[in-house]
Amino acid sequence: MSQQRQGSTPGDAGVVPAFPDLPEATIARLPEYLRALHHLAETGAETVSSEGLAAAAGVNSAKLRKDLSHLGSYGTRGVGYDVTLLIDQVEYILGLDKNRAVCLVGVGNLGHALAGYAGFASRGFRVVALFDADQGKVGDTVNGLVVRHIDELPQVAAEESIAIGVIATPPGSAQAVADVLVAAGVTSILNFAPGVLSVPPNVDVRKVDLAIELQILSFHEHRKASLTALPGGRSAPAGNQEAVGS
Amino acid sequence: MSQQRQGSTPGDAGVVPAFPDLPEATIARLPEYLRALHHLAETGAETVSSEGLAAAAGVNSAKLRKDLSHLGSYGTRGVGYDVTLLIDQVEYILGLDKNRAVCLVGVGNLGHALAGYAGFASRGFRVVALFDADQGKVGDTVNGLVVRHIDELPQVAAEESIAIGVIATPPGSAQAVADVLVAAGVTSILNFAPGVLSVPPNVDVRKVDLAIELQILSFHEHRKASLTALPGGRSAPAGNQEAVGS
DNA sequence: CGCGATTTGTGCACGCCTTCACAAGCGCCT
DNA sequence: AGGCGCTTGTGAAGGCGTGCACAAATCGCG
Ligand SMILES: NC(=O)c1ccc[n+]([C@@H]2O[C@H](COP(=O)([O-])OP(=O)(O)OC[C@H]3O[C@@H](n4cnc5c(N)ncnc54)[C@H](O)[C@@H]3O)[C@@H](O)[C@H]2O)c1
Ligand SMILES: NC(=O)c1ccc[n+]([C@@H]2O[C@H](COP(=O)([O-])OP(=O)(O)OC[C@H]3O[C@@H](n4cnc5c(N)ncnc54)[C@H](O)[C@@H]3O)[C@@H](O)[C@H]2O)c1
Repeated sequence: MSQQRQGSTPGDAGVVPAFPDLPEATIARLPEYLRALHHLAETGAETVSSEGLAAAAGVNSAKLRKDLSHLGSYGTRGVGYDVTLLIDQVEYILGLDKNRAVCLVGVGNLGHALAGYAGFASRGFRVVALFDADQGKVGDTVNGLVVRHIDELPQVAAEESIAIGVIATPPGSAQAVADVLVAAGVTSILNFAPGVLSVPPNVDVRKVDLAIELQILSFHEHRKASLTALPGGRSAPAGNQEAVGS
Repeated sequence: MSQQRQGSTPGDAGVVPAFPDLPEATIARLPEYLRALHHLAETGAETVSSEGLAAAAGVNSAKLRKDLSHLGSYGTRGVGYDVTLLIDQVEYILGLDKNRAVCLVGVGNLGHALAGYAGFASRGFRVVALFDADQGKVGDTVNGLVVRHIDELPQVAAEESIAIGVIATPPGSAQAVADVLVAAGVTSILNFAPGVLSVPPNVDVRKVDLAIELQILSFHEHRKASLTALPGGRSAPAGNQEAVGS
């Protein structure tokens, strides 16, 4: 099924297999597995069973095994998965061994928080530049980085080989910023501004919209309320996430 | 993620139509439709075609029609959808007519930004309380709200009928905070801390993990790079989102 | 009053994803 | 050496979501 060659035994030097094409749903879960794996590694575990890792990541164990099987056979039957080996594999697949350069546009309320977020660096990303259009903010230092004017973006992006851009500007400016990023060669965008961005097909956009998340929760509140209010009176369950804590 | 069905059909007249059980995928798109509808309403449009609304929301028109058909028939063939009517319907379904009370736990870097976010109020939510465990922060005023100690959460939650809680604490505290929220009667949680929360089945949890989003983008960067580098040399497209701008 | 243009609502087929269930493989213990 | 228990990897089935294509419905106009 997988057209890729799998390295035989650990110890095989950094030879990388052909790039497998993973299902999108699997890709979205790999980061969660990776986080759980790092946690396990810190506690000294050398191997994990699919059951254990699945619990730590909050998913079904069968799903986890199928996901991992897409990367190749990195488990040992009767034993489990080698934690360190699996971490390396997942990080390789996700391209995290490159320590990717990221730039942030819009150093306002939210941008300030993002610029100071330690979770970037610890998970394989380097924020290398901050941009804003407000001259009052240009020149400020945030978390050791100087805020530059957005007009400098193309030059800086080229110098630093920035492939990922984060948009934290007001919605009205988001499309314009996206256009600047795309023109500068950025091929991945994480957008915090509500609204739909229009970009060329070779550019990937992911959106984080806080209000949407809350509205989805609001819907479920509404649903739960209408259920308990109805004759049945059953407080019907609606499980969402469950797993063992640390 | 998860949810459950159970669409009882109360034949007797409630104040409102029977609560439809919508596909989870549809629910996730309704907020985007709503945002697009509000935008249209501001520009003075009275009706929209499925094609027009779909473009504004960045989705396929057939998908949009099917989504809306689940709420009932609120369109007019040959004409389109009445913008105002549809806004009311979607807002009702999402439970946004309740102006839901939200509390925020963890007034740090990120919490500060969230507390000052205007996008909450404008989309049907009221941040009514801020909590932190750090005595150095308790008493501070952020965006007109006083930061309270987390020990006061149960009392405040009851007084204000808080059903939705937002967690913006470090990962190590997230589960403990979730437990406090659940004990206080909160039944929906939006979690910004990486990791899996364990909650009772009647509590809904949604997670926003910035690093995961970046890692997914990183994967696609990796994939795109390996494609262009390989013999085939085909720069295969990988569209993600696309739609016309405003 | 009827007709054509337009747009909704949906039946249907297809593909992706999830989940079950189990054979194959591996290590350990006797 | 052999058997036994444990765990992976995967075939198969079922469910869900998507998108096409079209009949039904409505409006405007002659
Ligand atoms: N604050 C939050 O908690 C929060 C939460 C979710 C989403 N958002 C969204 O994130 C975005 C930013 O929110 P915020 O609260 O930080 O707003 P903000 O107004 O505090 O900051 C926006 C920043 O973007 C800069 N900017 C404006 N136009 C620009 C341009 N063309 N190029 C470069 N920089 C430009 C402004 O100078 C400002 O510094 C908004 O779209 C908002 O809806 C914010
Ligand atoms: N800053 C960001 O841009 C960002 C982005 C994505 C995710 N996150 C995540 O959001 C969370 C918060 O990030 P941050 O940068 O704001 O961290 P922070 O350290 O600046 O703030 C955390 C706050 O939580 C409070 N806190 C700690 N334990 C608590 C408890 N038990 N009860 C109540 N309050 C408690 C602390 O006093 C502090 O004020 C972290 O989990 C982080 O991984 C942050």
